[in-house]
Amino acid sequence: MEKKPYYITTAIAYTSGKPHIGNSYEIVLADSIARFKRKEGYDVFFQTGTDEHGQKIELKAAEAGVSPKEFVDKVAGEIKAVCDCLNVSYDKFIRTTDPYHEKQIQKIFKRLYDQGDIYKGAYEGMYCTPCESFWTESQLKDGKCPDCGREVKPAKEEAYFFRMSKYADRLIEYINTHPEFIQPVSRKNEMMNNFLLPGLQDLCVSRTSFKWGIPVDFDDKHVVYVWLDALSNYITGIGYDADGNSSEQYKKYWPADLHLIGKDIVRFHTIYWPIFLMALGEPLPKQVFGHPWLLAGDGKMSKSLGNVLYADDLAAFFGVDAVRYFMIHEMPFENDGSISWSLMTERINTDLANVLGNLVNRTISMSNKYFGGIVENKNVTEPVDDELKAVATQCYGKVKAKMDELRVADAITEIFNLFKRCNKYIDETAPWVLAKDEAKKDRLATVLYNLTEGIIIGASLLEPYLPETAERIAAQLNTSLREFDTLGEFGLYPNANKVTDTPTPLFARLDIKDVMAEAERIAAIQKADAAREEGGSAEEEKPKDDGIDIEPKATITYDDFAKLQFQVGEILACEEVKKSRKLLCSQVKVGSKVLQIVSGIKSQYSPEEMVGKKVMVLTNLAPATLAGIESQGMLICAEDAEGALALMIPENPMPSGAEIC
RNA sequence: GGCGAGAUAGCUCAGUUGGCUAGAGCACGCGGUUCAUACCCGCGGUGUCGAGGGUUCGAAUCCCCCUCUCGCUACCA
Repeated sequence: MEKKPYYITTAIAYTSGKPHIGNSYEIVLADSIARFKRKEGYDVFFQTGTDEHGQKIELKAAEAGVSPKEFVDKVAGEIKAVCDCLNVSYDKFIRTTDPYHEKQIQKIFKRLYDQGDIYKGAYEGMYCTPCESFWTESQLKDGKCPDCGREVKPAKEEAYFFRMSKYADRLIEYINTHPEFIQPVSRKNEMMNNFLLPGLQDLCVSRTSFKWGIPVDFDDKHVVYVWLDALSNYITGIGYDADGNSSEQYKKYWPADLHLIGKDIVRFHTIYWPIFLMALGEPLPKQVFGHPWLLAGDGKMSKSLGNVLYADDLAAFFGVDAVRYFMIHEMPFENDGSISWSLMTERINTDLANVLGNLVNRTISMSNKYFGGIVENKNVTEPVDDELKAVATQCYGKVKAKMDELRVADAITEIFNLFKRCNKYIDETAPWVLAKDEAKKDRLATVLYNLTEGIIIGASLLEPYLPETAERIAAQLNTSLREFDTLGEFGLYPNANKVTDTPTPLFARLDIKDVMAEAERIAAIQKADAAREEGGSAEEEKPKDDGIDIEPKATITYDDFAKLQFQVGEILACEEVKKSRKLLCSQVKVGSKVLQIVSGIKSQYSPEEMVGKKVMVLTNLAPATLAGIESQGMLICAEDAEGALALMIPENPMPSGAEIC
């Protein structure tokens, strides 16, 4: 019988730098699903890869003093190495700089243009001249450039647009009639409420502000919008052709069964991607799962703090399967999980060393001690055996049910429930007591046979998640891992088979002190790296105030300066501006007047601490409306490179209204 | 500000359409056991089920209101 195809993808990783552990979670999750489906008998195709275009990469490459291609070659190599070190069984690793992909993107763009879905228009937005960047209203920080904080002005730029609105109704219909399409369901609601139901805007699908992208072949000022480029990897990677000459492979695997992605890019995969496909006349993927994130337990990861967790460091220290286990187990379906050196230690000791490793070890030890390693079913059963057999034979069904819902963490928990039941069975049957009574020798043999059988069933189920461990267990039991369709049967372990006479622990118990020493060692390396990259010296522990340089402005005359009226103002009252995340609205007494001033300083100051301060105010600034509230001046602040703010306050007490000149 | 989700044991969370003394895992304490990696097994919770009000014979579960937390909020990959 022909195997049913199953096509699974991860998001392709953006090649702006080496991925940390949070970015590696997805690939392990996908790998577990892919391996599971293979064992279920599907003809699986598992694709991952790298997304290599865009302005950010152009900038990073320039900073590093290399060409964009050299830059992405290096990073793509690092990303592939991380996949490989995590034992990921991908069938295809696509790069968006692969020539066949680039060629297809140009063809797709041309075709969509020819059929009228893409049209040439003008992109209107707020433009920051020094940064050469367009921003949307919502991206602006207090009406200013979010990068440099300077004024932006409305501007127009020629651009190609995609007529999203044309397909919106069809997409809404599809989502409503396919409730499983977007997982988890909460994400579906967000997409519907925020984008689809209020009305979809057309999407700008080309850029002229940078060069590192796939050129539009009929208008080479433009490069193709990176998302159109990136999303299409799912079809170009398996041989899609925009002219209708798609490969057999494409016909077999498309539409994809599952796009596994992070929750941050759900919008692109559940709105833009389906609409691009509709425009191309291709079927839509069956399911998109926006998984949560694996976050570092102790706050933001940063190289200068030395707390960035990388999969390869962790795998080198804990072992590949320990890292895989942690990632799979610790990540719930909908909420973010957390990871740290100490959490990993706890999980490894509790589950892998104590429950699983010790179970295998004690079972094999007993077979060796009592029967010279021979495991033989003497069929001396007792009622207590039934429950163990039931748990073992029903385990696959439970695991499958969880996997079908993409609840991978719950699936692996089901397998560990079987191992826990085995440990309990040892306690119930007390083999060491049976061993003292020669008359109970056959019962003892049966008990050890049942245990061995339970373990190999569990190990077979574990294979998609912890492939190396599963194999090691099978090797120590001197048998092979089972196919899933045999796991409903109990008693397939070859009778009178001999297990290894030298059982070795699968996972060593870890001492938290050793683990923290390793964490320190890696932190030191990272800090040194970070310091070198910054061009500073590695010994420098405290950040030194070297000063920061900012873009110089044109020289002004004294007359220019004299136009500005600065005065001391006293904050009488201050409240948050409800409609905004960053604004505070202050009532500022300047002499006998009170000015209402809105400032973007909520991140730094609470309304309470503002009251009573005497601050520097620009009082003759034309009134402006911010977040619907009139602002009649500006509170003057210093700002550092990280955007931290400090109000300017007179050195000595000054009356409100005093001129600053 | 808009839309949505949530607030249950020290921690992470389950709790179906309202119904028996509100549960699980981890951590912690005690007991058992010794085959095993000081491991495994068992036992142990008087929790204001975020606050207040309401509907009901009965509410963690439904309604109202308040407080707090989190997610999304369009052309950044």
